[in-house]
Amino acid sequence: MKSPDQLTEAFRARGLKVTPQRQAVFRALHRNDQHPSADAVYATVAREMPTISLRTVYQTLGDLAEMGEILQLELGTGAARFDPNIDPHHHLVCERCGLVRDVQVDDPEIRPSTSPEDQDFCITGTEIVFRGHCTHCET
Amino acid sequence: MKSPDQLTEAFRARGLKVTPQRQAVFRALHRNDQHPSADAVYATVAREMPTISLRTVYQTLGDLAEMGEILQLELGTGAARFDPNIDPHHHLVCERCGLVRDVQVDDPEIRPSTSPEDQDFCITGTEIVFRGHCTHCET
DNA sequence: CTTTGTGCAAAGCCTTTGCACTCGC
DNA sequence: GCGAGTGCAAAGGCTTTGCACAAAG
Repeated sequence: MKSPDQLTEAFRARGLKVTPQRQAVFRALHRNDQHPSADAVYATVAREMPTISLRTVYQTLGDLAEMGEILQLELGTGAARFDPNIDPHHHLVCERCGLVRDVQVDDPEIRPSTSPEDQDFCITGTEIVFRGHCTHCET
Repeated sequence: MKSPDQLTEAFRARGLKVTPQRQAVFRALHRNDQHPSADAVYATVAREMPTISLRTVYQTLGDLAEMGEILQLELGTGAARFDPNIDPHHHLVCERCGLVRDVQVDDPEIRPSTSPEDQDFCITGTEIVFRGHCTHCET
């Protein structure tokens, strides 16, 4: 993920305004590998800026996702999770505690088996989710 | 997916009761490759049984999923999608119209690159989602 | 000064739940 | 008859939106 300063640049370049609230969101995401939900980001930021509203957090996260600076993951854990790591990678999801961890996958080129309907679809992205449970959640 | 009759059996074997409503849900799913949402199943069933409630549909779908007779997919398309095809396979999702299509993937064994933390996690399932758009939704 | 961002609160979507009645077993 | 299933309606979690004020550019 870009540094808070770089994001400030990128926002301005797009004609988006940069406010202390947005910068606080940038910082909350920077080097955060927890895949926080919008609510978790809000909680983090609210600690240092109690007046920020959830709306502002959603809007900033939405802007970042639209710019491609973060990923918005829908993993079936209830809320959307935001991932500041935008390098190609995949995810491990604990079905019990909702933990999400980044993983790499060896095979660089996973594609569907060829089928007659292949021309009907243009693939723009591939997401792999490994589900299971972490040792901490063992029965 | 099992036939409606087989599901009737399976439900009874589990001590679950079989009602006309549930059988209507069985039929709505049988040989349905549309990956319907709960609401879509409700709409289908309600056509022939207008008094059925959404609650009954959710409960029946939940029971089926718990029994492993259908899959509940969370694809980030808003509502959960239910898949009567329980053979191992993966999905193609159109980002524009929400269409979901089954696909096979050649590589039988996709796994994360080995990492030191591998022992921390027990993988029980792997889901691959290809995102893109179908010809019908081309710009 | 104009345009976008912010805070609040209300509404939205999808899903779950409490209750009393019905009905499969 | 007992207990699970059903219908209704209300509530729940997550997200989006309308409004008026504040502030960035």
